[in-house]
Amino acid sequence: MTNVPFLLLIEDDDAIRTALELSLTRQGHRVATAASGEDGLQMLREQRPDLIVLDVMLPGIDGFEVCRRIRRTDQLPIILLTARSDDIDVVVGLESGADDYVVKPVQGRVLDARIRAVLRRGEREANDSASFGNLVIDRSAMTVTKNGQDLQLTPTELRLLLELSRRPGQALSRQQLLRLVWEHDYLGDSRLVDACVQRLRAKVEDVPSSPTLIRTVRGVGYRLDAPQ
Amino acid sequence: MTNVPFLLLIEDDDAIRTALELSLTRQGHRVATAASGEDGLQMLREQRPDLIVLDVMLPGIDGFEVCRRIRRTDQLPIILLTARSDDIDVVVGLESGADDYVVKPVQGRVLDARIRAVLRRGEREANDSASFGNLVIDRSAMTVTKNGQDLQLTPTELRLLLELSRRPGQALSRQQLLRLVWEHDYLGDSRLVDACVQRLRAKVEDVPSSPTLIRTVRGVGYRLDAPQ
DNA sequence: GCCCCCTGTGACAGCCCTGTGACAGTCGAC
DNA sequence: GTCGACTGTCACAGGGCTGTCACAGGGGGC
Repeated sequence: MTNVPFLLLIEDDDAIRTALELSLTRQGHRVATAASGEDGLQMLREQRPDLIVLDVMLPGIDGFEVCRRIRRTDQLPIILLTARSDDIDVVVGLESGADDYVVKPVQGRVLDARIRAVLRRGEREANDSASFGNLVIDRSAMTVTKNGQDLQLTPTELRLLLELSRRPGQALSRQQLLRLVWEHDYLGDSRLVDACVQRLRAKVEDVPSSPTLIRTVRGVGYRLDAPQ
Repeated sequence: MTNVPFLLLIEDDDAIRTALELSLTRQGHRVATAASGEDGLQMLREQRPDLIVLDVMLPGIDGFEVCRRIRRTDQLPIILLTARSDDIDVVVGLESGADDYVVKPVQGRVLDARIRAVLRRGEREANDSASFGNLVIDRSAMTVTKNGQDLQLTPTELRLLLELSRRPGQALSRQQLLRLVWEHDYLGDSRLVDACVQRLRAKVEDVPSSPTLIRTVRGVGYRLDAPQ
């Protein structure tokens, strides 16, 4: 998914389909539509959307069944859309493999928010990493690579880098870092933070003596910059 | 999480909290509870649940704010729970980083279904086989082969390897492993996880003293790497 | 009921991390 | 330019973390 999510909307009612298509397009999505489950499955194969919005009440094979068939081969997010609001339907819908279940009538903004929430979830899982210059931080593997090569960071160095990378471009005081990384409250007149930053720089920076990633903010603390 | 998801329920109303805790426990979850946002954030740090069910109307910092604070550091799924059903709240809730938004009163089965739908995303399909280097794990046969030869793993070793292999490349803490494999909550100062990893390495690794598959993540736990 | 294998525990060793204090170097204000 | 405050750097000693092992209890198979 680039920036513009590409959705496939499967809905048989012309009026609702047109209205939703318009609304979703306005919210900034690209939308393809299908009027039946069969057409929908066909378009799924041809167009590879990022997400499917699927009406439950369809002529021919119904939404639950479409959902199950998609799940046999595909893991892409599915949002079920329905007029019924029986709780049992919600359960059946979610158990047939849907990621979310929205009851009509639904406001465009709400559907949009749910779409973004589902997509966000996928992105978080796919790619919980951040890059700064030639540095890549993989938060789930807990590894840091520089130019593709693994860096051997110690636990404290790693925690420090993680905390800095969560707030890129933001200056953090020694106090704050002490709390975040060391879970101490009081920093006396200690070179603790500085020493750790130095060790981290030695591994992370190209030229540790003139750092370009972990910058000193005089009188305050440190800041992680992304070049440009 | 194999069988038993571990949830943290944050809800200030005693009656609702107790009812939901009971209902979720009946559905097969393990549940920890907190009565305020502050307590919840504290318990999150201590207990590392798999998912959070979070009431919006809380005394002190409200659910939206709790959600945003969690998202600053954590990626775990969050389901917001609320009595209001205004659409705008749904939008605000989802935009503050929640994965789903459920309106009270909610039936236990529905909440359960939504919890499972949210958790399902993070899981891999359990019924195929996976290979790591010269190791092949057949999940349906529950066998592990190395260079085509069957390995005799004990039940605990097998569970440990299965849990690791469901999240390849992801660092798992001793806490998490303890929950996933042993279904314990508290790891004292025990070498339990390490001892089991050692036994598993002895069977799985070519050179157990310098492992290439089950890597140690210092200060955290372990990670199963696929070479390349 | 017996036996064997699995499993959790505690102890211990070794390595490497880490906090500290001293000193040098640098920056900015005046 | 000078001075003071702030930061970089380093070596070292203590200790935290992990690997390893032996052992005893328990559970399952026969």
